[in-house]
Parts: sequence; C-alpha cells; structure tokens
Amino acid sequence: MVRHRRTSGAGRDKMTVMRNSSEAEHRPSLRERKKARTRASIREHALRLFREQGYDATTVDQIAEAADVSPSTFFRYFPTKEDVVLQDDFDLLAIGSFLEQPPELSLVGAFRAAAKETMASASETELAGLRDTTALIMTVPELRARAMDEYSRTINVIASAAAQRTGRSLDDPAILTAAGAIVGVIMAATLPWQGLADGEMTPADMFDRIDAALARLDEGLQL
Amino acid sequence: MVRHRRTSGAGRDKMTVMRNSSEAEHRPSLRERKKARTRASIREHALRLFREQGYDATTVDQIAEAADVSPSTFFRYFPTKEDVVLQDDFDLLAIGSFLEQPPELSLVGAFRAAAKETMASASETELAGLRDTTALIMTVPELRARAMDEYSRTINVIASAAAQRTGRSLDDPAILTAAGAIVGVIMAATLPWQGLADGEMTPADMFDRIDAALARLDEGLQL
DNA sequence: TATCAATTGACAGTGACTCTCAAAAACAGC
DNA sequence: GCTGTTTTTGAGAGTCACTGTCAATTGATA
Repeated sequence: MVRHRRTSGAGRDKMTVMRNSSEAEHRPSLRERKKARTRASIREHALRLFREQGYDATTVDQIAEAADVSPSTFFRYFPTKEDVVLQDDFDLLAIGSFLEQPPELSLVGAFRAAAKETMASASETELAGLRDTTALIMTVPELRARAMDEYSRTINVIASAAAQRTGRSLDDPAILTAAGAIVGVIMAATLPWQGLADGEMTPADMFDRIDAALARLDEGLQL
Repeated sequence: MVRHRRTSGAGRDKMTVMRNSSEAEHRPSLRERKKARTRASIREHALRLFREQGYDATTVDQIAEAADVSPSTFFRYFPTKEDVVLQDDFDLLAIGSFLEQPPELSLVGAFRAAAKETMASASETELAGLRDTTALIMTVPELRARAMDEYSRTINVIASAAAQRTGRSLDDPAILTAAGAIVGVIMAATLPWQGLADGEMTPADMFDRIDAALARLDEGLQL
C-alpha cells in the first residue's frame, strides 16, 4: 500500500557522531558494523530473489526469511520494499566531480566530464550492481515511477551545483532551465532501456548514449 | 500495495464501437450514460474528500460509500486510487495543435505555440480542475512519482510528433534528445510548485513559467 | 415477455505496511 | 566481571489497497 513514504532515500544512517572527541577517523563500533552487515544482507538476498522470481512475486516476508531477520526488521532498514532497489550514490559523486571541472568548459561540458570521471572511477562490482538494479527499475512500473521522481529531485541538486559553478543565483530561471534540460536529456537517453531484456544494455552503452545526447544539447538543439 | 498497475492511464473506456453501421455521431446508450455518470460521481466525491481530509487519510471505502457504489465497483472504474487523480488529456490536445503549427517555427517554437493554443482553449472549469489536481499531485509523493513516470512517456509522444514534423526518423537520436530537453525543461518549471500551499500558484502562472523556460531552451542555454 | 450480456455487490483472500510491547544485545560505568 | 541504560529486535495485531470469484441485478434485444 505504501503509505507515508519518505520522499528522500531515507533509512540510510548518517554515520553517528563519534563519541571520542578527538579525530574523526575511527572504525565503527560493533553496533554499526552489525547494522551495516544486516543491511547489506537484506539487500543482497532481496536483489537475488527479485532476479530469480521477479519483483512482484517476491514478498517482504520471503526476503526477511532469506536474510534471517524478522519482517519488522526489514522495514526498519528499508522504509518500503521499493527502497531496497532504489539506491545509488552516483549522482552525489558526480556532483562533487562537477564542481571541480575547469571553468573553461561550458556548463553541459563540465557535466559531461564529471559523468565520465564518475563512470571511470566505478568498480566492476559497482557497475554490475548498477546494471541489475537499473534493469529492475526500468521494467517494474512502481520502481520506475519512484526513480523518475528522484530525477526531479536531481534537477534541484544539479541546479544548486550549477548556480555555485556559474556564480549565479539559484533563483535565476536560466539555472533551473539548464538543469531541467540536462536531466530531461538523460531521461530520454535511458528510456529505450524499457523494452529490453535483462543483459541487453550495459552501463557503458547507457553512458555512451547519455554522453552523446548531452553533446547535442551542448551544441544547442538545431531543430 | 498497488500491484500490477497498468502503466498508461487505463480505465478510461475508448467509446465502444457503434453498433449502427452508418455515421459515427450518436448519443450514447443508457448504459454508457450511466457508466459516465458513475465515473464522474466517483471522481468528484474522491476529489472532494481528498481536498477535505487529505489524500492519505481518505480510504477507497469512504470514496465508494460517498459515491454510493461498492468498493469493487470503484476498482472497476479506476485501477488504482491514484488513477482517480491522474487524468488529463491536455497533452493529447497539445500534440494535435503542435502538428498544425507553421513550418517556419523552430521545433521548440512550435511547441510553445501549441501549448499556448491549448491553454487558451481550456474552459474555466477545466483550469480549476487542473489547478486542484496539480496541487494534489505535486504534494503527494506517490502521485508525483506516477506523474513523473507519465512525463517519461510523454517524451516518446513528443518525439513521435517531432519526428513527424521534421520528417526525420523516430530513431534519430537528435529527435529523442530534443523531446527530452523539452520535457525536462517543463518538469523543472513546474517543480517550484512543490513547496507551495494550495491556491498559491495558478495554471496561468505555471504556463508563463513553462513558456519562459522553453524560450530559453529555444535560444540555446548559454551557460 | 423471455433471453442474453454487461454491470454490480458481497465476500474472502493477499501482501505491504504501522504500532506497540517485551525480550535480547551492545554499551557504559564501576 | 556485574550492574543499569540504551538500542535493536521479534512477535503479534491491525489497516488498507488491491484481486478473484460468484450470484444477483439491470439494460439491450429478439
């Protein structure tokens, strides 16, 4: 039924503040480690079951049993079943890289460079995970809807970064428009994924499409 | 829970085929009229209750009771609770108008003109309804997610129309990119609606924002 | 009016969540 | 180690959005 859903990707704990007053460099406590392990376990079992039986056919109870926790605990770690799938920190990484791009690049150019950098820094495992979850997201309607909503949030994130980079105000309509165009172009580039079977498109393919689309946007759509 | 949700705005009957072989101009049968009335009644009561109590606080049973039908019947008319809110035919109208715009306009220019025309042709009542539902959609996360997903579908629709207008292939990446940029810019322009209270932004305001954003896109984002 | 098809309501599921409460585990000070 | 405190967990009951089935009603038709 999905009531009272948190808008943002809630459920992930910000690392709790260090009790030891000195440096901020410490291995997490037993509790933290256990929580992280539980979280990872739930996620892995869930994704495996989704792959094996499909998203709809897999119940939260099954996931909980596979991960050897109670259903209550499942919901303590992930506010909704959807949230198990919807998590990637790539956009955050990309924004960081974006802000460090040389000023001679255009806004879209800087964004392209940032995407490339982020993509290159990802490990094999991360890419594989990305491929799996993306395939899921694009084929399950409710996941896709959530992801699209996330895109809209991303517009704001990009707008902030763009405002910072150009020294313009966040309220400047041109900033928001540019961010919207970038995100829209990315959405469009990923759409063809929808009809495809599982392994038919790799993150690398997707990146190429997105990059090409951004290049066209950067040159101004001549149509 | 929302299982097996239809991707498109299902539930609306295409007017059933005329039994009388001759002209396509006939008043609907008693059955059709009754169905239309029931449908409208459910929708009105639902929207009223949403306005009065909020979307989440209103149950399907309440709506059914208010509209004096059984809960089963509710779901026969609307596949999900969300679908009561998510319905507008504006995009279809706009596409029609878009295809008739003079060829000397740029793609985005033609789109702007089409939007303006569509907006102007809408009645007061339609605009009021649009304001209500839009406010709901932007504030209720699950509705907003669905609406965003609808946007992604719209990219394809616009791409088709754009391909037709420019005589290019639908597979031409430039077409898809342009459609994506248009939709992205529209999304961005409507986003600020999210934080606002009910009557704080009118469809007219929204149209102005969208039009201005499209204008900027048309000139090529200089950033 | 009799017949057939479409529409409806009642009812019994299923499954994603929510809330509450008590047991268990980790942490803190001694 | 052995307390008291806090955090995490599991169990269980409840809500609500759906789904499927079947029998009763209603509109269309001969």
